[in-house]
Amino acid sequence: MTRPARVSPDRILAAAAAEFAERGFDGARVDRIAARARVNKAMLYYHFKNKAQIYRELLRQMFSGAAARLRAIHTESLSPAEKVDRAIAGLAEVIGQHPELPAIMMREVADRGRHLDRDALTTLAGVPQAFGAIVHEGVERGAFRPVDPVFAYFTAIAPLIFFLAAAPIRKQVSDLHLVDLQRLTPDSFVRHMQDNVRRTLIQDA
Amino acid sequence: MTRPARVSPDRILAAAAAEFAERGFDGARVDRIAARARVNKAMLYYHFKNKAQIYRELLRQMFSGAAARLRAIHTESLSPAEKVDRAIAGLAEVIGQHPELPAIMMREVADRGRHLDRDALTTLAGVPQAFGAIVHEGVERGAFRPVDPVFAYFTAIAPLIFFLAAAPIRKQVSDLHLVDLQRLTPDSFVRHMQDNVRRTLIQDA
DNA sequence: GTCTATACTTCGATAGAC
DNA sequence: GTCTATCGAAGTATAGAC
Repeated sequence: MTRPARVSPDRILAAAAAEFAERGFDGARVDRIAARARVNKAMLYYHFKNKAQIYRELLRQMFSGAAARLRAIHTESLSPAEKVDRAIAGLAEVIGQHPELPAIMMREVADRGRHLDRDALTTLAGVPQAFGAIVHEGVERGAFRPVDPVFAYFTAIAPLIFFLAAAPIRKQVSDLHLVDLQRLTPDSFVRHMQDNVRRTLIQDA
Repeated sequence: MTRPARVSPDRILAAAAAEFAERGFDGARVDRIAARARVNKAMLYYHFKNKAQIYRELLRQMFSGAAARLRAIHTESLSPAEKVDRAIAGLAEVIGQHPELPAIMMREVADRGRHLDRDALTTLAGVPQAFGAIVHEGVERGAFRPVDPVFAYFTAIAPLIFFLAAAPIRKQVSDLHLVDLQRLTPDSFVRHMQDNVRRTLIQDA
């Protein structure tokens, strides 16, 4: 009836997600991760080799989850347009459960994958691959215009990531009374993107 | 006939752009900025108060340039659709001249504007404002569907920033032979985005 | 598994000569 | 304006007791 040994590592990873999202790899402090996880720093080094290993493990988990979600949608028996709709909503849901994902993803792209090993990089690549597969199928079937699946990925997903990651800085700007941006909710943006992506992908009659 | 005093600060800012783009604010090293600018580190502190001031000055210059470009396009006598076309191409050109911009922008969004003061934040906000003004005009005139200008900004600009910032990590992935991504050029992506944005904005007949 | 204390390193910033 | 030398703070990681 002892607590499972996994508790510590999981709490550390959750704390690391918040810290890495807010500060990035170089800005993240091992002391803060430990404090957020309410474990001793030595405990943290007992479970993980170093900061980089925590980071890679976190990204592997995050992005394999996102990619799995997209692959599951691809498996369902839906029209290509419905799959793309659900892919966008599904990704937004994954982000709802892991609010740290957009910031971490943007930082890692800017970092050129510097802190990733081959395994983590492969996992990361699974996300565009899974989304691209859905688009590819739509093009093959003649439901979509002949667009490049990777182009379509950036077109559909980048705004979502960017918009959600930008929530804090939008708040900063709103607080300076430069513009009012509070009306822009994640939900309405998801619907906007679903509508937009349909318009860009679907073959004219 | 002495060299203008501005040479040093400008070289420092150019070096800082590269360093901050590659490493982010926390990852950037003052020593490396000085080395890249081929100035002594003490010289760097003679011209700038500290690392944060270099950073803010750089971002002010970068983003005020980008916003000015968009405002200039807005001033021309063109149709809303043509203005949006040029806005996308114009931003891509600005990035061509400042390849560091996408990475820096993505990092700053993820950083929640932590290293910016009010002035720099206002300058940064000028970019979506200028793009939004073009879209707003199109909607007012009935040329565009009634979309939110800020939504339109994220939809049009995020993919561009993301795609261009992701060039290095795409190369990493290509080198691992996971997928071939070398065929995707910035120019073809710009055309893709121009086409897409027209499809999403223009009012059906 | 858990903690305290600390070794070791890196880095931002400055002092002070020229 | 330019340079060398260095201080002091911060931060990663580990040693070693319990």
